[in-house]
Amino acid sequence: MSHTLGDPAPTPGARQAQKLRTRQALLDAALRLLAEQSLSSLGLREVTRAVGVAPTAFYRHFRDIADLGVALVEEALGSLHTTLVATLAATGEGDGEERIAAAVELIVAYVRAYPAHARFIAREQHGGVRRVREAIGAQLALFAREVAAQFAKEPEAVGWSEDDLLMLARMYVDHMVMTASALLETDDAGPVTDTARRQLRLVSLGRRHWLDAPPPADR
Amino acid sequence: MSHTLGDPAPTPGARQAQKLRTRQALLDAALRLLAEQSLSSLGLREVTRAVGVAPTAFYRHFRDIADLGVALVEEALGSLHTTLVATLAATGEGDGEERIAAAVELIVAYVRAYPAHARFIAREQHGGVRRVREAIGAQLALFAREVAAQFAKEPEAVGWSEDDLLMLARMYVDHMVMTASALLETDDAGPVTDTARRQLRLVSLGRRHWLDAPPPADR
DNA sequence: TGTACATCAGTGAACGCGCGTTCACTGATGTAC
DNA sequence: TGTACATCAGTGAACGCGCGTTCACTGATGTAC
Repeated sequence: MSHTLGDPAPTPGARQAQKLRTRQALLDAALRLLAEQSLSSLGLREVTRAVGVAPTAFYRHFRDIADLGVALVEEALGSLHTTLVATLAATGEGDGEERIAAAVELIVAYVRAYPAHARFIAREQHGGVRRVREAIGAQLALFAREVAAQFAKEPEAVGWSEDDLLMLARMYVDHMVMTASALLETDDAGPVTDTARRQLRLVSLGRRHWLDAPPPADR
Repeated sequence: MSHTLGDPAPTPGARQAQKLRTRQALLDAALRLLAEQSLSSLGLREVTRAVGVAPTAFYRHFRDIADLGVALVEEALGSLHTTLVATLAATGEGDGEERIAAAVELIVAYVRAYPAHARFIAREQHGGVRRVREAIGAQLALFAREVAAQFAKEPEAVGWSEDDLLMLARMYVDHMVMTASALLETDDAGPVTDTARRQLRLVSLGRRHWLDAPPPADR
């Protein structure tokens, strides 16, 4: 035992570091190539060629392309998750219009900072690779639960059922993904952010009047 | 001239009919294969093999797979368009809750009747083939304009700007696609339709109170 | 109606190419003492 | 510190396979007269 007692990673040396660098290079190259195609048509050789390593090196890092896809989901939604949690906490006290602006700013900033990640998520959310679709679905469901939990803490949530809060939260999360996709398809972010803001305002208004009239008795 | 004067299709004979049958068989086979993959990984030989014709026969009908994809968009959204127009006209006089039920019924029925078409649209809306993405985008934008035009005729639309009506209509159209996708991922349509209904109710409430408070003066 | 010719949907062989995966390997990094 | 051995990230040749596209073709359908 030459390493620090209790260290969970016994080989954090140059070899490990180099391996991680190659792995990251594979992820970066794949993401770049996915700007113009779907994951289900991305080739293993295509990725390794872009990085400049032998095709067989791929297997040292991923079992197959679907496996790499799942890693990309974690990378893409991990960073968004951090920002989302921070934004939720920071705007807990703001009024409706402030929070709408913050939510739209969050997604605009994310798309601007990580366009390839955003495109990947929008594309593969309904894409042809089941494991990746499921990974994205699970992450977005988690986001929705967290947003719902934040809502539950607020005074506006009094009288709301847990199920209705989750429904509302899913609306926000799905709208976020839709806005990201719309931003990627346009050169001028202006109209898209404007529409997104008005749509969120519409939902906020609905939220404020949700308890005015009870749900219909029929069915 | 042996055919009727003014007939725009001079050869509606057996040859033409057979050609159309082969074309349809190619579209059907492609749609079936697309249940498990994306268009950008679908092979021309894969499709012809499923139909039972030589690979080269493909070129008698489509220039390439993207071309076939565009034809699938027309097939998938053409039938939905017809139903949508009919539903819009039929429920023009209904109250809010009736129209919500009708809209959700429309999409549930569509997904049940044409699951493969619905999956294709949801998947390729943000997929890796530009021409197909654009074809879907154009069709959905058209749907939104038609829904907005219907809204404009109704008394609730007094005081609404054209832009706000379009924003509202896009919300409905996008929600429709999202619901279709959610239905495809589940065995039990119950919870999904329930959530969809509540989300539409939320939007309806927002719509009813849209003019209560003017948009914020800042920015 | 019958005949001679034109059209064209579908064929089948051939091509060069890139694919995913296997395998035994190399040589730098890490470990034991 | 120095040495002998173990580990393992990345290599490169080889494989069989299916791909998209080309080409000259065949034979049923359509057209002209």
